[in-house]
Order: sequence, then structure tokens, then C-alpha cells
Amino acid sequence: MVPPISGRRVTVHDVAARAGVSQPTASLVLSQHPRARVAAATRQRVLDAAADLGYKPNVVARSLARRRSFALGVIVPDVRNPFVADVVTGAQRVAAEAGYAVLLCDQSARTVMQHLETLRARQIDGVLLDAVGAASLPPDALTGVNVVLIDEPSERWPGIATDAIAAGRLAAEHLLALEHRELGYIGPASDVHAFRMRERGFVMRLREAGLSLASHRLRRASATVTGGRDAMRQLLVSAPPTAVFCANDLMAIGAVKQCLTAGLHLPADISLVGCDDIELARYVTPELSTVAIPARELGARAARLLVQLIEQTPQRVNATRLLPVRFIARGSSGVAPSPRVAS
Amino acid sequence: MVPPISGRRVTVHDVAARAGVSQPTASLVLSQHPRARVAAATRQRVLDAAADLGYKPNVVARSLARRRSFALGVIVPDVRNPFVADVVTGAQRVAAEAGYAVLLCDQSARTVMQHLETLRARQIDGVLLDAVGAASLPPDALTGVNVVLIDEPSERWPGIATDAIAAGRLAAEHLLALEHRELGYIGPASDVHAFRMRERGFVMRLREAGLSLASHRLRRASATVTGGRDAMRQLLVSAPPTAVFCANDLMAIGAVKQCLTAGLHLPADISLVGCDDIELARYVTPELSTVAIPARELGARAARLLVQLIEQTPQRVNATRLLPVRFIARGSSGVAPSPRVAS
DNA sequence: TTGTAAGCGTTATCAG
DNA sequence: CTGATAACGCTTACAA
Repeated sequence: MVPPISGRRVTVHDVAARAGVSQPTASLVLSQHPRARVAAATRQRVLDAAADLGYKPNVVARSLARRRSFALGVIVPDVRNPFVADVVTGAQRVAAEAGYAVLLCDQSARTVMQHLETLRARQIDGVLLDAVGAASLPPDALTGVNVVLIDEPSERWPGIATDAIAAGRLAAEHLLALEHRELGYIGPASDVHAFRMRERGFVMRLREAGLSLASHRLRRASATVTGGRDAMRQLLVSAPPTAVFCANDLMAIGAVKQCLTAGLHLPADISLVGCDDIELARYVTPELSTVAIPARELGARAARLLVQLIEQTPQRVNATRLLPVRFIARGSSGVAPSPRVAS
Repeated sequence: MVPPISGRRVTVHDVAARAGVSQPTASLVLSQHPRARVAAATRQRVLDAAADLGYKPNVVARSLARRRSFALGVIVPDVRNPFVADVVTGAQRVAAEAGYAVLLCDQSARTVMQHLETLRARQIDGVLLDAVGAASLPPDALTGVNVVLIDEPSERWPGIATDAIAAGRLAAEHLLALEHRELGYIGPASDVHAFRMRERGFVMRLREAGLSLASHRLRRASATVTGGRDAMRQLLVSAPPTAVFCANDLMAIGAVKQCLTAGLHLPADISLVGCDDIELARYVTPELSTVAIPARELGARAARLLVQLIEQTPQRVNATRLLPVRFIARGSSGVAPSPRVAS
């Protein structure tokens, strides 16, 4: 247990010397293959020496030699979005367990392409892309790197996704059951697959009920609270719907806020439904009805799949099945107000 | 502009060959010192060759040679806390600008010591510790690494902090001005410097007004929404205060929620004040009165200081001055209810 | 089973 | 100013 008194770090050389073996032999024992062909006695001597010296492998050197970084890049639009933070947390936990570091790449800091650039330079082992719109990247932006897409099914790259169509359908289902007929939709302006599908599922279910989504009741804005607020303000100007589905909870919260500001009562005057079920959804007033998306699980599975891809282990994660979502009814949605003609 | 047709990456070797110079010469031109002593003509040839081949330096190799990783570790309790996410975002932006990658180290994935371990193994250039309680780490946990503490002033390590005492004082000030005399405090159980100071500032100001914080009106719980809710429930059991200061907004939101559940009206029956001013604070009902802490700025400055420490540039960030905080009055606090005796 | 030699892609030190 | 030559710390053939 000699503490590292010297300034120099302990290297395999030192360990080898102390154990009286050649440096590569020591390396063999200490490196990846625990099952390496080396005499039990020798191995023990090496291990003891390593323990005595407090040897810690230098990951950088190892990376250079193995041409791998033992690190994953996680590219996300913005960690400040609680849903994204959840995804990242799930991914980080799995990554840590598997011995990978996580390089956080937030698009508020640099563009996706810039991040990919630096990740490449670092010989990144794999990259997780969350809601980045991989389809709209330059064609060879991702060649040569292991990639797993989050919530964006693609022919070209593996990914883990949630059942976004079901999410939209569930929202519609719920509102229809509450006898709403005048429906609105608020979604992000950006072209992200999951959001498109949520919208599609919503519209689809309305059609099945013989309804349609009037174009003036469909608003796009940035996928944030203020975006939702602005979109709702516009919706309220003329012929306001009796119920609105928002593509994510942040927008929904903005919409709720705007309704309250406008003096409306929820859910008496208008019903709102969000999507994601971020923790926050339970803390606004009224509590937000929403479709729960398993964010942490999404991140965790994506990371697991990526690690398997990297390590070429037989695929045990089912990459194709969509993660199920479920509806959570809370206070922001209720029975439709009786039609004006009746009053 | 020959695209990298071959499978092999382009190395300095290739560039040198194409430029007709030795490999180290090429390296000299391409590496850090743009002012290196090398003939203008030669340099240009090298640069042209590099451009032609689309040369991208290999950061891993560079790291091994220079014994630096060009990466920063950011250790945080939990990115899902919006305040923390803000800090991280600020840090990431500065890091990216300065050419550093960010390794995210969330304590929900591993312990601080484990993270420090892996960061060391990666020859990390510097580490940002946010609300980690550096003081309670083993004495030499941080030796040999560049460290900047966030919101935890220390003799041993440089750091960037906010004026947490002022935060507590401002909260007290506000509530006193509203004629509250029965005050409570909800804080985290964990021993984090900033939180202790917020409490201290609060109590200090009360003392100056001739008041004290009754021990049964001081509650500790986890620094989350549910923690705040639980703490508030206890506070309400007997002799509830007319106003409560919560050490952070998450707890405050939980407290608000609990009050509403208990049928209280805010701010008529009870006033609540949070701290941080996370975005969310404006989206709960009633909107949360709180002390704004410049989270992004905190992360950005800390990262800047860390980079300067690493690069030994003359210190231009004033590490000692505390970042100012300011009070934001919103709907969750109001004039104290008239004392019961008067009714 | 073990040691020798070579290499990963850079940077750094020195001669010339 | 330039070009050998030697690190950096580890892995991986290939011999012995």
C-alpha cells in the first residue's frame, strides 16, 4: 500500500518491475482480458504488485493503443429541458456501469456538426443522439461512428423510441371521451420525429371519430414554456377550442399559464393535455393531464444498446419495439363545457 | 480537398509526406504554437497539405503526449435539478468555446470519489465541483487536480460563489417588511455550504429584528419537491408560521403544493419564499417569490476560472467576489394575516 | 507461458 | 530553421 509518494504516476512498467516480469506481461494481466493466458502464480504476483503500488491504468494511453476512448457522446438539444435531463440521467447511469464516461454535448453550446467533429477527434466509441433530427444532417455526418438514435426511428441507424403515435392517440382518446369536439394542437416548430408522430396520432384518432383538426387550431412555436404560452395566446384570439393537446409538457405549462392569465378556468372552460409527464407536471395548478413517456428508461436503453453495438455483444436489447406510453389524467382536463347554443 | 477515401485516418505523417517535410516539422506547424519557429514557405506547404488531406488531429494521441486531456469534469448532485442544469449549461458553453470537452458526472450515477477516480484516469485537466461538499471529502481526494468549487468558498481551493448570506437576508427582509413575525425555514438535510449560508443570513436578519427562529419551525428534508412537501406538512401540524423561507425553489414548490392541499390560500393565509429563481418558479400558481441566483453565470465563471487555472493565464476572473443575488417578489408572498387575537 | 519488438499519433529534445 | 530520435503509457503480434 505504498502511497504514490513520487510525483510520477505509477505505470505498468513499475508494476512489472516490482513483480519481476516483463512490462507486456504485466499489461496482459492488468488489461481487459481477465482470462489471459498467463500462469496463475505470475498473475498473482502482478496483481499484488499493482495493488501495492496503487496502480491505476491510464485511460488515455489505453485509448490510443486500442483506438477507443471508452467514452460516449450524448448530443441533446438542451439539458435544461427536464425531459432531456431525465434521458441523460438514464444514459449516464448505464454508461457508468459499463465503464464509459459521458461527454455532454448540448446544442446550446455548439452545433451538432461541431460536436460530432470534436467527438470524432476524441475517438469516441459511440454517440447518442436525442431529438436532433438525424435525418436532416448531412448524409455522411455519422459515418464511421456508432450511433443510437433516441426517439427517431430510422432505416439507417439503430435507435430506441417510444410509441409516439400512441401518445397522440391517447390524448385524443381522453379528450374525446370527455366529449370535446373543438380540438386544438400546439406543437414545436422544429422537425423532430417524435413530435410529428404525436401530432399524427392525435389527428388520426380525431379522424376516426369523424373530426378534423382545423388549421387555425394548430399552432407551432418553440418547444418551451414561452413557446406554449405564445401559441395559446394566438389560439385564444378567435374561435378558441374547448381542448388542446400540447406536444410536450413545457408547452402545455405555458398554455395553462396563458389560459389562467386570460381569466379562463381549467378544466371548466378549457381542457389541456401535455406529453412527457415531467416531474413538474404535477406541480403546476391545476396538475397537468399528460401522456407519460419513460424518459429515464429511454436513455438507459439507448445507452445499453449503444454499448452492445460497440462491444459487439449479441444484441439483447430489442431495438425495434416501441416503449409503451400511458395516459395520466389529472386536473387540467375535464368534461367539455356545454356548447354555447345550449345556453 | 481529397475526401478521406481510405479507411485509415489522416495523420501528421501523411501531411508531412505530402508537404515534403519531416513529420515533427508538420506537427510543429499544426500543433498548439501557431507562432512556432518555422519558415513561412514550409508552414504554408504543411497547412495546404493538411487542408488537402482533410487532416484532423487526434486528440487522444495529443493528450497522451502532452499529458492533458483537454477535457473538464463537472461533478454535480443531479442534472435533473433545474438549477444544476443551468450551471452545467453555463459551464459547457464556456468550456466548448475554450476547446474543452465536458465529462458529465452525476452523483445519481456514481459517488464523487468514483467519479474523481475515473476523471484522474483520464488525465482530466480540471474539475468543477458543484454543491458536492468538498470539505467533507477525504483530505487528499482532490490533490493533483485543478479544481474550482461552485458555491462553496474554501481556503484550500479556488471557487466561484454567490452571496448566499445576502440571499437569506433578502428573504427575511422581504417577509419582515410584510409584517410577518412568525417565521419558518425549510432547508436540505445535506450539509452544503450555500444552503447553510442562506439559512444563516435568514436567521441573522431575523435576529436583527429582534426575532428568532423557533426550532420547531425549522425543518430539514431532501432538497427536492417532495422533500419540501413533507417538511411543510410537518410545519403545518402545530403552530404554523405565517411565512416560510425555503432554501431552494424545488422545496418551495413542494411547500406551496402542500399548503394548497391543506386548503390554505397563498399569500392570504401563509407566505412562501424560495431561492434560485429557476424558470419553473414563474409557472407554479401562485408564482413563487424567490431570490434570484445567477446559475448560468455561476457555471460560466467557474469554467472560465478553471480554464485560466489550467492554462496558467493571468487570473482575470475575480474569484473572491461573491456574485450578487436579488429578490423577486411574486404572488406567493404577501402581507401577514392579522394576528388571531384581533379577530 | 513469457519476453522482445513494434506501433498507436502526437509532442518534445536535441543535434545538424 | 529543420529533421532525426526519443518519449507518452499501453496493447498486440510474434518469437523464444
